[in-house]
Amino acid sequence: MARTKSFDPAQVLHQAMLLFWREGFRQLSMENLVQKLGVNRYSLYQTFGNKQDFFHQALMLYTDNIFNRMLRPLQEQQGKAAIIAYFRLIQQQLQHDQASAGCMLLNASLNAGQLHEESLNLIKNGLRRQEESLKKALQQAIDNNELSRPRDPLTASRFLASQVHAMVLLRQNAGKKRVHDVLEFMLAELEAW
Amino acid sequence: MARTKSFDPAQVLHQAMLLFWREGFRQLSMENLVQKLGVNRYSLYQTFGNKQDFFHQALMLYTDNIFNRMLRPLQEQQGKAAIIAYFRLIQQQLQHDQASAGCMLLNASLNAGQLHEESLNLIKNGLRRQEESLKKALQQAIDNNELSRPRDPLTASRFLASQVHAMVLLRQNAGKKRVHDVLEFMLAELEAW
DNA sequence: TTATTTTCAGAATGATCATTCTGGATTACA
DNA sequence: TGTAATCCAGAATGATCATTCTGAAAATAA
Repeated sequence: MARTKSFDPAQVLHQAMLLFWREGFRQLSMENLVQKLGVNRYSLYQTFGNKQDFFHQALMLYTDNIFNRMLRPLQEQQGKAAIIAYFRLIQQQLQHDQASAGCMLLNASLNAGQLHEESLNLIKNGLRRQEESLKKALQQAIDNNELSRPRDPLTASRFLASQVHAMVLLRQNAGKKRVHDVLEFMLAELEAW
Repeated sequence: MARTKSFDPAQVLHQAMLLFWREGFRQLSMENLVQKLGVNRYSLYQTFGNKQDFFHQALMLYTDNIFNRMLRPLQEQQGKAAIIAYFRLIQQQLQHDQASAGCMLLNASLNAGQLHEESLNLIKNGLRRQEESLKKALQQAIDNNELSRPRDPLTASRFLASQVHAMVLLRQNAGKKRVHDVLEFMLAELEAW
């Protein structure tokens, strides 16, 4: 009955996610998306809704595909080792070229004014999940007597989440080598916890 | 010979700095500036040049008035005490309502694409000054045997600068209390260095 | 093949934005 | 008091942006 789409929505969404990640919601115009995705303007609107909806879907894909996946060491390992494995994974990921765009969730949270509430909830939940995964691992570390001195797991988990954010932020301003060195330093501090 | 200006440029620039700080270069439109400053559009152009120039002057004012002033503890005190005093000052400043806008230099660095090179240099130099002030204090701390274990002053200063950035960033997303708690935690870590 | 549905390309719309123009109002000095 | 310079208000310009419209092309199912 109908003509078939000449593009694969999933694939296009993935490309769009990379673009939104790199450029940000406001900087990336629909004009630009049409050109870079090679998909017709109206088709984009029909397939993904308006720009905010489109961004939201890209953000969901990022959360599932990248952000949550990075949290795995915290869930699959235990205590201090889990935390260190998480930081090592971040160190490794930040060496990729793509990582110079930072974290899409964090970037979006800094430009919250432009997004609708659904997206804000997505961001808030993602960052909360990160913090709670860190807290759980910290609690295990405390229970197992892995820390050299007592620390409140809630505040410490917030502190550690901030550490991660600082590193991701640093990656947006500085080169890979500096990020690597500072993260190595941070890991040494963590080993001494 | 000539009619006098009906506004004080210095005072208007100060107001504009607060607005640019809070809203960012791109989000704050000239339309908005005209309204909120209560100064005629064309007068703004004649007095401050175009939007980029205007922002640049606001950024200079911020650097002199706020950013550099915050670095004083690092220059006026010595070693570990200087670093702790700097973090305490930041903790104190982050309790002000205005601080929810974060750091104007850091915000600008994350939206670098919109600014001209002069502004980028201003940002780069400011952040470099911060790092070097920290490095100097760290070197003193090492020379005075104030650290419990050896640390490379260059990497450590970059680490500490990242800590500050993380706290400022946290302040943009979280409430004052959380920032206070995390900074208190960070100071406890620093005491144990 | 034909009817029908969806796709697609490019133009059109309406909003917002930075910047400039115009013409009258205002003020300092001769 | 006159005049020349500068100010100011609002409209005008031209660019960019998100979104929608139009009409023709394409592809599937009968």
